Amino acid sequence: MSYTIFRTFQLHPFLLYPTSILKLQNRFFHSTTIKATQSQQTQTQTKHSTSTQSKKLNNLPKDYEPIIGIETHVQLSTNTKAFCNCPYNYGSFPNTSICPVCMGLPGALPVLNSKVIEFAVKLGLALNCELAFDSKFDRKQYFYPDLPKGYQISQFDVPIASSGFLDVDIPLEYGGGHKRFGITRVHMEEDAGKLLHTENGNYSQVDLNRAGVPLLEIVSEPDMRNGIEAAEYAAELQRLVRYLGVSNGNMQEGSLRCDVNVSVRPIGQSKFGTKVEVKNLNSFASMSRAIDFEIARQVQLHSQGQADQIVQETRSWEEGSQRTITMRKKEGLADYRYFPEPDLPSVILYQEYVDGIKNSLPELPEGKRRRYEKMGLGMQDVLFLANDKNIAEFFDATLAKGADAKLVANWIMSDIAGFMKNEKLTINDIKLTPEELAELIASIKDGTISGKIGKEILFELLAEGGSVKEIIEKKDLVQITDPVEIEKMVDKAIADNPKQVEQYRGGKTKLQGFFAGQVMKASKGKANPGLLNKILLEKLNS
RNA sequence: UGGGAGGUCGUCUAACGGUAGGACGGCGGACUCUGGAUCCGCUGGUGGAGGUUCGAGUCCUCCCCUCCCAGCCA
Repeated sequence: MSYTIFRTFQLHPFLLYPTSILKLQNRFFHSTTIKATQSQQTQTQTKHSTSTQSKKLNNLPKDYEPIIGIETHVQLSTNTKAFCNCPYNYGSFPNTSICPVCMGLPGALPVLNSKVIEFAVKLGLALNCELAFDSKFDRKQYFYPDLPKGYQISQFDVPIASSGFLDVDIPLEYGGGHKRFGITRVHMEEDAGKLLHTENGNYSQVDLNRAGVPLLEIVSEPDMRNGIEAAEYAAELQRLVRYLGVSNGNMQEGSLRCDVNVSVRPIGQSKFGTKVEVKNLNSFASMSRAIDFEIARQVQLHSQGQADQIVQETRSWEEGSQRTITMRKKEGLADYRYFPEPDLPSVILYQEYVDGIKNSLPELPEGKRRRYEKMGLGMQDVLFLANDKNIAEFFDATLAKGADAKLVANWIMSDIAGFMKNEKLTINDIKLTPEELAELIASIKDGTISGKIGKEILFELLAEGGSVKEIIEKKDLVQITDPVEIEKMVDKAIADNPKQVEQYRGGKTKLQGFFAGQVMKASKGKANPGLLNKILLEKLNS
């Protein structure tokens, strides 16, 4: 595990482990980070084609290039807070989950929750980052009523992970395509409390339950070009943290919060335009809309020769009016007076610890998507299955029982999904097991039952459980494949409905469905549809 | 915008996954006929794109539209 101790112990972790297993990297400072960012910028911009498009952007002048970067805060689902043992549960009564440490009382000392390191390493690895084997915490000083200590414990010049990337498949309806977005850095920090404003606005109250909750901040490279790409990036990040189990990723509870930086520059210009930060994004949809609004606003100012009115500021997305408004102008470069946190020791990782985590990582969304794609599934199927970890696992488990990928996908996406939607259940709640689904598919394949009967059985399995074989036996559902028997029923259907026969022979061939339905009714759905229709056609056309 | 409900002839309303019917309207006709009466006939529809199925209005995904309620929090 990671090795963290108090400075007061007067022990340096280096002394405890041979230096050969320690690796130092990524010791670059903030200013150099920015330079690196800019040089990578031009590469990624030209690499990505403009396959995704937003409607709102279609009417704008085409000679401007938007540049979007995203900062995401993810609340970690640890049992306790980052530096004390208070639990955190969203929605609990204000100030019921606090202690001297997270209240910032004088003399209270933080103790790092090692899960925070574990989760940070997990996410860092999943984002294909380079890890800093020797990093540290820093204090970021600022005053705000929700920050009782007067500073936030964060990481400044040595983030725990940096220089990674995230792969995203854009859904077909948004233009499709595969994109890779750069990750600048991932660092650990703590959340602040929450201010509760009274209705009349006369005063505000502070809830410190959230203070000290561990956060990972993920900063992307400015690789996105429109709202859709940004929203897809954020959605993929949400999938990732859920797959990893490091956060519930719930945007409405604030477990996943995104701020976006938008700038626009004339195409061909190498210098970035003035960057505007947009906050207050409650959903992926609003994120997409906010960005497209902001791009349009800036392009318009540019094309009207009013580029100087784009100033470095923080704007707020207004759901009601669907636009951004100025929240605060950048007050110079806020001087946070970062300095190393003296109450916490360095964070030293060693290779075995990292390897242990690396080996325990689950298969990630991107891996699943590529694997499903190789099986021959279309992108719509791939995304449906891989977007939800539980569905993907159910799918994989069914495949493990030997079922055909496309058939399993079809069953899950149509009838099983329909049942879950109706009953408001997740795939973990249904009584159907992957084993029985595989059995069901096999029974149809070997001809024991028809697909139609398969559907009937499926709904019983979903609601009641049980096994395919039991149900077939109990309800006598083996399909009828005897041509003679089917022929008899077809003859009867034809004899009973002379009027329809006449219509059919007069050209209303759609009535084939009517006759098929009659035979199905007579056979209680057990007639083999293929055979039935073949015989039916022969009879009707003779 | 968010939450909820919904979308089948021009309108209203049906169709265990098995022939898209009915009513009103409109058009045409009949009734020995001045008609706001009656009868007959005709007209005309599953919002869009994919998917599942032997077969889809009905099941799945996305989009569009309508109605109701609510509406701006660091």
